[in-house]
Formats: sequence, structure tokens, C-alpha cells
Amino acid sequence: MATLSEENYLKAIFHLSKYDKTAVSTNAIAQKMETKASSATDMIKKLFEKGLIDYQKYKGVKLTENGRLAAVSVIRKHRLWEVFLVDKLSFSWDEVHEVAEQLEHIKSKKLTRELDAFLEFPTEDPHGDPIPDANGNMPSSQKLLLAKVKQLQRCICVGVKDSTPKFLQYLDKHKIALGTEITVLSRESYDESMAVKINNIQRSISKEVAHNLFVKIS
Amino acid sequence: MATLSEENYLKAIFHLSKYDKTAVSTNAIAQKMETKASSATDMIKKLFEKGLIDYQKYKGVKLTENGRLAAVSVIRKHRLWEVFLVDKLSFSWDEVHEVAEQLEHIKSKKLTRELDAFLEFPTEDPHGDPIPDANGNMPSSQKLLLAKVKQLQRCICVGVKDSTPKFLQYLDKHKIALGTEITVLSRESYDESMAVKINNIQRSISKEVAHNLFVKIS
DNA sequence: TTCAATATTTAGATAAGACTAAAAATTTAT
DNA sequence: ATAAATTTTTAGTCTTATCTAAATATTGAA
Repeated sequence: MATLSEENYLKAIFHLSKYDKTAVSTNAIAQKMETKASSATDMIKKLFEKGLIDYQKYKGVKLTENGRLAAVSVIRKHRLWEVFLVDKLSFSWDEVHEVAEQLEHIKSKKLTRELDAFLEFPTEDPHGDPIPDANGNMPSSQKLLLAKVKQLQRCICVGVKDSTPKFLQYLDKHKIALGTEITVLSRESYDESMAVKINNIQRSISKEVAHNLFVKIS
Repeated sequence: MATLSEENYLKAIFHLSKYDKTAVSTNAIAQKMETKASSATDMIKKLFEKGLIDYQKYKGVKLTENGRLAAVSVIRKHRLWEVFLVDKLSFSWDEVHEVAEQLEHIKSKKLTRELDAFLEFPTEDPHGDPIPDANGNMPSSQKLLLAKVKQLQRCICVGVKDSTPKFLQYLDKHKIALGTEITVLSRESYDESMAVKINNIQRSISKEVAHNLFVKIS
């Protein structure tokens, strides 16, 4: 059974390697965990001893199948609790994270199973992220970067990858919010910018912006 | 903010002094916490430093008002979660304790408040124990031990003093549940057993059982 | 390719919470 | 009232997870 701290490291490693499956560096883990590289090294050794990660000194880290299952189990609980908080307890989607960070560590198979049933087996959390099933299968999310949307497709803004104030202010200024509908008109191969229609107004979106905005095909 | 371990000690001290308000001994705390007296002493010092208990070497321990509030807040959360598990997630009353022991430490005022509202402000947990309000007031219950019930009185089972699985299973086996009506017929002074009528069937209840079953006069 | 910059690991320290063993205080029994 | 038994505390150790500082490996630039 993994400790609370081990579970948090596993989750961090999972999130760092979820897009590209290459090895994750000690520094990246330390940064994500808001701790020092030496602390990360200590924990890496511990997770390696327990067979939860593959590890070679100086070569970075990858989850083993057991490690992946442990990480996904925590993520499943986190996202189920987020649904509970929003759907049943009138939390708003920006208030749930901190509480779900605590609830995700509660250990009881029956609790997770019953909570899932009580919520009527949701497949997405309030942020649009997919909820893994009890066997650790992650449904492929319908969320994708605006940059990946095909020409002439309509989509809806569901989140950001870059959540710095700067980017959020940019979105605000240009009237792009959660739920805003975006239609992709064309792409400019020279600078990877896109022509889009937002609120019935045509404008251009830079590569930088398109790579930091999550949308769902509608 | 109290740590998880501090909260568990405060709860233990509260329960040990809830009937008679005299000082609680180091040994009693150690026993309740299933730890060694030396560990209890260490924690006692820490709680004293934080102003949560009154303490003089060799003289035992009493909760301060702050300590009592902290303990009652944990108990409130424990009991609310028990109601949630039984009413919403089809747990049976003998399965809830272990999970509630974890959930009671989740820190979020909003969560507790919303959970309370979601459950429609319950005043008793599934074992018949009173749920303290948000200000730390514990509703006094009319609950008493079956052993104290007078001859020919009718009462209703509202809770247990001994909440070990063993006892709960005993009750289950003999079809004694929350709400079961019990009529006291007579007492046997030799072994302090009682003749009672349960579900219209006459049977004998041992001293041990009578001293661990809470009832309400109906 | 070689040296500087960066990343990673090691060594040693700290704090929380637990333990054992031994010392000190209190209580009980004769 | 004093000795024995019990309770409580102290002293020192252990584990987990963290840290700082120093050592070592790797990467990258001239």
C-alpha cells in the first residue's frame, strides 16, 4: 500500500508523462511536487524499491504497470470526488481541487465503488477530464488542444493548459471564456496561426494561443 | 491547525472524559490509542504546548475549551460522514467506522457545511449518537443503556456503546437493529441478565449485552 | 574536445511520531 | 510508614519525508 506522499509522487509522474511517454526527469518531478531535487531523488529510490517505477541513475523515471495502476486509481478517486462536490454539494469547478486533493487518498474500495454508482458512473470530471474506470482504463478524453482541431470544425472552449494570469488575461481581453464556441476556418502554415470565428467575428489565433487552449468538438 | 495524529488524540481524550469530566490518565489515553504510554506522554506535551489540554506531570489531562472544540469538530465530521455512507452509499452501520475514521480528517469548512445541508441537517449518526452542531454544541440525547431500563418498560434501540465488529455482528445475528423495539420483562439478580421481548419473541439478554446497547424510552 | 553550466545524487541534519529500556513519581498493601 | 507494585516520564533510537551543502555526472558551447 502506498503512503500519501508516494501517491502524490506517482500522480505527478503520471501527469508529467501522460502526453509523451518518455522518461521524466528528477527536476521535473521536484518542480511539480514543489520540493527539492534531493527530496525527489529520495522518493524515486523508494518507489523503485517498491517496483512502482523503472529507474536508472541520471536517466530519469518511468511508471511500471503497477505504478501506473496506483496513479490512475488516485486520479479516479480525485475526479469522482470532484463530480460529487460539484453535482451534489454545490461547489463551483474552481473550488474543488484542494478538497479533492485530500479526498483522493481515502482508502476504501467499497467507498469508491459506491460513490461511482451514486454519481451514476460519470465519465468526465467537472473540468472535462476523463475518469478512469475501476480497472485503470482511462477513457480517451474528448478534450484536445485547439491547435489540433481540423479545418471547418466547430468546438467549445473547455479549459487551458497554460493557466498563468497573463494568458487568462489575454483570453479575457479577447472575450474567450469557458463555453465559447470557436469554428476553425483555415491554417497558415508559415507561422502555424489559425483563422477562426469566435462570437461570429473572424480573427486570427497565434500558434502560442492555439497550443494552450483546450476545446471539445461539438 | 492540528495534525492527523493530534486530532486522534484529542478525540480519544474527549471520549474518555465525556461521561465523568475528571482528568484522563496517560495510560488510559495510550490504551485507547493502541500505543505505548511513552508515546502518549510525548503527544500530551505537544497538545499542552498548543494550549489544547491542561496538563500537570503525573496528574492527568483535561481538554481546554479550544481542545474540546477541536475534538468536537472532528466528531461532527465523523458522524456526518457516517450518515452519508449509510443514507446515500448503502453502507451498513457496521461498515462505516473505518472509512469515517479517514474522512473525519478532511479539512474544509465548506465541505462540512455543504455535506450537512446535503444530508438535511441530521442530528444523529447511524449508531444513534448525537451530531454536534457547527458551533460545537453537542445535543444531549435521551439515550440510556438497556441495563438501566425499568421492568415492563418499552424502549427502542438507538445505538451501541461497544462498536466493535464482534458486537455489531452479534446484534445482526439476533435481529437487533436500530429502531428495534425491546420490552423489558424481568431481571435475574444472579447474573444480571434480563428477560426481554424483541419482535414479539421472548428471550434473555446477558449483562454484557445490556451494558453495551443504548435505547430510548418510547 | 574540453571546460563551464546544469542536473542529479550523496551525505548529513531536522522534525514528527512512534518505540524500548530505564528512571522517577505515585499509589497500594502490608 | 515503608516496601512493593504500578504509573508516568525521560533518554535515546528508529522511520518517513523533508532540507542544505557538497560531490559527481551529464550536457552543451566555444
